[in-house]
Amino acid sequence: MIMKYKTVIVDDHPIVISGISGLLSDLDNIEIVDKFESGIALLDYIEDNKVDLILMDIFLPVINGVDLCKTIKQKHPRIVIIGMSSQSERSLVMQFIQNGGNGYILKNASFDEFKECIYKAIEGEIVFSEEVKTIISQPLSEDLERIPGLSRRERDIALLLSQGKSTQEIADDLFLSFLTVQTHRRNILQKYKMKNVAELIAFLLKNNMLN
Amino acid sequence: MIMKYKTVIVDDHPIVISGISGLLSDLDNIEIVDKFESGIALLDYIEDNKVDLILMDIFLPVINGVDLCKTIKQKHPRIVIIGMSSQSERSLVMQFIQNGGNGYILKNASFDEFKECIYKAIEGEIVFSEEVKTIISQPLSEDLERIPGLSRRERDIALLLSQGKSTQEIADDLFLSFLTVQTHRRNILQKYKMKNVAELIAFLLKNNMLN
DNA sequence: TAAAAAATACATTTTATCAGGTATTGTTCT
DNA sequence: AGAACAATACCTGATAAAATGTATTTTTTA
Repeated sequence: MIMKYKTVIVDDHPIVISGISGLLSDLDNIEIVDKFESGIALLDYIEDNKVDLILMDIFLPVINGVDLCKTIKQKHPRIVIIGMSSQSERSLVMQFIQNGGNGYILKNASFDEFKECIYKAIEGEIVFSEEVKTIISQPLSEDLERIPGLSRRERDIALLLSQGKSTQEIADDLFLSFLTVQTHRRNILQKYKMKNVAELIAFLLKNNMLN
Repeated sequence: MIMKYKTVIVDDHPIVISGISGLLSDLDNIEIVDKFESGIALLDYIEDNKVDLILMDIFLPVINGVDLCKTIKQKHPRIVIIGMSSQSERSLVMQFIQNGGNGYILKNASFDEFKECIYKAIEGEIVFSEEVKTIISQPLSEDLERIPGLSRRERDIALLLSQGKSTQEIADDLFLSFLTVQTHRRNILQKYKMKNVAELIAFLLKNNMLN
């Protein structure tokens, strides 16, 4: 009897689950043991069942794929995890891999790409579909990248600023001194070389750095 | 012999195409005649072939689904077109329907939802999956809708505000008095009941009212 | 465990914004 | 022709933000 890789699919789109199932049914050493629409359900499942390979969407409700991957890998480092998404950013892919992910595939990949990636991943390689490769190799050249990123506290404050809160209101909301919030505001403005909060909020929203 | 609805799927994700194919194969009066990964290929196809139903992704390369729908409906108003996407905004759905779309389904819809929507659409109804319904029904109930819209001058000023310009700088840029700009600022803030420019910019950007 | 980064806090001066009220001159639509 | 809206402009007082300089504690990471 041949050992088959026990495989689980996690995606909140039923059609995608069905599509991947169809695809994987062609591969004779892969056995789909279950499908989930959320990460929580998956976490429960892997505590009680043997799983070798997980194909997961990155944009999931409740827990996102990047965090989910980290959580799983901490307890079950041997499980091979491949991330998937429709569109992707460089930083997201890198974060996923840093959290132990074994590969990343864009959903517009061809069936052959999918199959090849899955095969290589279970053989121990870190795999990327074609478009992901171009994404992660390109944008380092432009200086558009290398945006420092807000700290958690800074993000909290930026978010409240975007809601029209004043320094005092933010201080009250976060139980901080007025002066502390003032310092954070200044640091954020300086970090991105913004003239005022209006420009800052526009910048953060355009770069999806808020929420 | 039973007449089957000649159906075409357009999606740039092979897995999704496969998933929908699987789903539709359960429906015995639907016949999938072809699948495309771009709108251009579809436009060529429908010139030479009979098509009754099209299921199309809204986010497609080259031509987006909303425009594609419009183009098709102008020449072939009888073809039933259902739009699909992973996430959605109210305005996008409304635009699709205004362009002649016969329905809109979110990809996280269940199989049953999919089937029901397709059946109802070919019977002439305008159909939405559950989550789409909540999206399009929510903001109308609140007074969030009925957004007055900026005048040209107000938009000019809002745009410059989002670029971090001060009242004086804007006045200089537009050859206006400082006091005029001040009045416009106030009017804009009052119109949307915003506390300050930061909140205003966040609001305008989230509602695509700038640019 | 040492260094770096983040979070906290204080004080002051200058400048800008916000909120209030008012008013004239164009446009645009009915 | 008249109403409604848009754009222009002025004044002022209260408040808030921005710029500058400094410093301690906590947390994270190399």
